[in-house]
Amino acid sequence: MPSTRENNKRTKRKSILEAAFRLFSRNGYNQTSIEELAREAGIGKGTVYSYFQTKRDIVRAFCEDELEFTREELAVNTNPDMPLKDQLMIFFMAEFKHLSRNREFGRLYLQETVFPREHHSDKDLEMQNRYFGLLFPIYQKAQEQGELRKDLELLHIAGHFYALYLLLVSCWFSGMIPTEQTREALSAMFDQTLEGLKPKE
Amino acid sequence: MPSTRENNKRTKRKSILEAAFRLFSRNGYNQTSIEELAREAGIGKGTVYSYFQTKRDIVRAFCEDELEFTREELAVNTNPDMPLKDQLMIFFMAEFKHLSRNREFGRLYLQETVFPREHHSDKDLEMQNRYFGLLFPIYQKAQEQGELRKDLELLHIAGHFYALYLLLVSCWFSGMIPTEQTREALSAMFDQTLEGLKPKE
DNA sequence: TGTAATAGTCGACCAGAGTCGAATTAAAAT
DNA sequence: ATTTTAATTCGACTCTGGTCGACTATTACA
Repeated sequence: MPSTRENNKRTKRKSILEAAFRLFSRNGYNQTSIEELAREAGIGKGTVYSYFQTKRDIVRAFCEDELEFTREELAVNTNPDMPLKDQLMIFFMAEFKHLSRNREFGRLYLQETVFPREHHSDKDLEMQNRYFGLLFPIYQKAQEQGELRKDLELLHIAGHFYALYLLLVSCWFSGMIPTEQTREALSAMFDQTLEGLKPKE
Repeated sequence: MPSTRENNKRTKRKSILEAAFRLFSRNGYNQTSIEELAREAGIGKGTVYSYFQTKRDIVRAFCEDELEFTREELAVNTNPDMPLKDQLMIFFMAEFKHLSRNREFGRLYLQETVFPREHHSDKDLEMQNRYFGLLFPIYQKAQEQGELRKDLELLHIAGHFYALYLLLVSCWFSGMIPTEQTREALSAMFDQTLEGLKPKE
C-alpha cells in the first residue's frame, strides 16, 4: 500500500531536483537562492532542508542520479569483446559527455568527491564500488586476453586510468584543452599508458 | 624611500595571513568568520576585503606563498644526478608534506585549482609555468640518460606523473590511504608507470 | 604651511544559507 | 468517531560573507 506520505515524499523530492535543474541551468548555482528554488518547486524554504541537508547536496543528488543513469545505459551498450582501449574510451567519454552537459553541476560534484572534507561516507563508498564493479571485469578480461600484464593489481590499473581521466577533466575545466580536443587527448594518454601496461613479448 | 603606505600595506597583509593561519588551523575555515579574523588581525572587517577579494582568496594567497617557499627550498636541496624516480619522489613527497600539514587549506586550494570555475587566469598560468619549469628539466635529463623514452612529449610525461599524484591526494583525502602509506602508494604507482615509459631494450 | 586630491579604513547594512519550533496533516490507537 | 502520536511543512529568525559610502590619513602641489 503506497501510503499518501511516501508517495508525497518521492514526488516532492523529484520536484525539487527538477526545479533545481531548471534554475541552476538557466541562472547558475550561485545566482539561485534556496527561496527562489522553493518557490519554483511550490514548497516552503524550510521544506527544502528536510529533503537535502545543504544546497550543495541538491547538486550532489542530481549528479548521482544522472551518473547512475549514464552508467546503466553504458552497461547495456558496451560490448565486452571489444579491445580494451575502445571500451575505456567509450566509458570515459560517456562520463565526460555527462560532465560537459552539466559543467557547473559536475564541477561542484567533482570538487567534493575528489577532495572531500571528510573521509568517504558509506554512500560514497557504495558509489565507488559500483564504479569499480563496472570497470574491474573489463580490466580482468583484458588481462586474460593478454592486453594487460597479469602481475598488476586491478585496483592499480583502475586507479591509473582514472587518474588520467581526472587530469583530462582538470585541463578541460581550466581551459587548457577545448572540448573538441578532449577525445584526442584522452586517447593519446591512454595509448601511452597501455603501451606500458601490456605484457612484454 | 619606503613610503609609510606601502610599508603599512605589506605589514597588514601579512598580519591578515598570519591571523588566518592561526584561526583556520585552530577552528577550521567555516568556523572562522571574517569579523573574527579581522579582530584577530587588529583591523576592521571592510579592510580585509581591500586586501583580498573573497574569503577563499585568503586561503589561496596563503597556499601560494607556502607552495613557492616549499619549491624554492626544494630547488636547492635536489640533486639533478639522482635517478628520476628518486627525484620525483622527493618532489612530490615534499608537495604532499606541505599539503598534509595544512590539510584544510590544501583541500580548498586544490578544489579551486584542479576544478576551477573559470579558465585559468594569468596568475594561475604563471604558477603552472613555474611548476613545469621545475620538473621539465628533470624529465628532459632523464630522457637524455635513457631513463625515459625519447618519443614522448615532456608535457605528456609531466601530466602523467601529476595525474598520479592527484590520485594519491584524492585517496588520502577520502581516507582510502592513511598518511603513513602515502609514500609507498606513490612509489608503487610511479614504478608501474616508469616501467612503461622507459625505452625498450 | 595650507589645501586639494588620492589612498586607505571602517562598520552599518544587505542578501542568502541554514535553523527552529509552532502549526498542520497523516497515521495509529482507542 | 475521537483522541493520541508522529511525521511534515513552513516562514520568521540567525548568522556570516560581501558591499557601500562616509570618514580619516597620506601625499602632491600651491
